[in-house]
Amino acid sequence: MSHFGRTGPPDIRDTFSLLVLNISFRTTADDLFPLFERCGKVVDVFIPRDRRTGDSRGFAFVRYKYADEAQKAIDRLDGRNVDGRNIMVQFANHKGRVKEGVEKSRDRSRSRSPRPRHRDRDDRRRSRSRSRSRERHVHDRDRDYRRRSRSRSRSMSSSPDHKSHRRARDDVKRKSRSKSRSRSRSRSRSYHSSSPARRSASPPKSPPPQRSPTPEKHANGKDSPLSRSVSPSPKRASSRSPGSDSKE
DNA sequence: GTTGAGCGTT
Repeated sequence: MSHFGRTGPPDIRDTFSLLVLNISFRTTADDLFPLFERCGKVVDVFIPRDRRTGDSRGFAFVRYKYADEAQKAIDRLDGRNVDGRNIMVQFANHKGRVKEGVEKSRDRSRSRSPRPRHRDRDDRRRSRSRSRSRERHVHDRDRDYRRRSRSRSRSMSSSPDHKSHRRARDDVKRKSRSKSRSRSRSRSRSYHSSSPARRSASPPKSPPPQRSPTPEKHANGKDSPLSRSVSPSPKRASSRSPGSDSKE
């Protein structure tokens, strides 16, 4: 998805992609666009996101129209502090989108696993504190990825209990991300133009009464099955805090 | 609310 076209990349005929690393997780394409636009004609700015979580991975792709401009961007923006972090700008390898042909099979590495939450973070930090070598981490990380992949596949039909637990956790995370993404999208609208219109967040006026199942048909004797159809799970509605129903 | 090596999209 690009900011210039919803159907993917606009034109990769003569564009030079730059890989921007070490960017903040909160940095969006809108933040990078004006910055890179100063160095030349930016064709597209794309920030890969996680398929499941939707969060930024921490790097972006800036596509320039000309190579000299891209080189200039590298020279000028490389090491620039963006959103509190010094970004690293370098030429991208077009892995996965190369039109000339790529021989390296990085299919297994292509599907990146989501970043661990807190456990692995501490573990990685300890390792990095002692050694600056990243290659060792790559091996360890890759191994963990494959292991986790298999584990997930098995848990799908082997351990329903784990699945249930995982789903509950994921639900909580989704709710948390909903707010974050909403904010990012709002800023995306502004882009380089002044925010034209801001969608009403949540008008607290006139709460729609969702409990009005046409009382006219109540006279009919067939409302019995119909009524059950409207609320097939009376227990569920009961457990959903009847007092705070209108508040939500 | 969290993280920090890397290479991309409906």
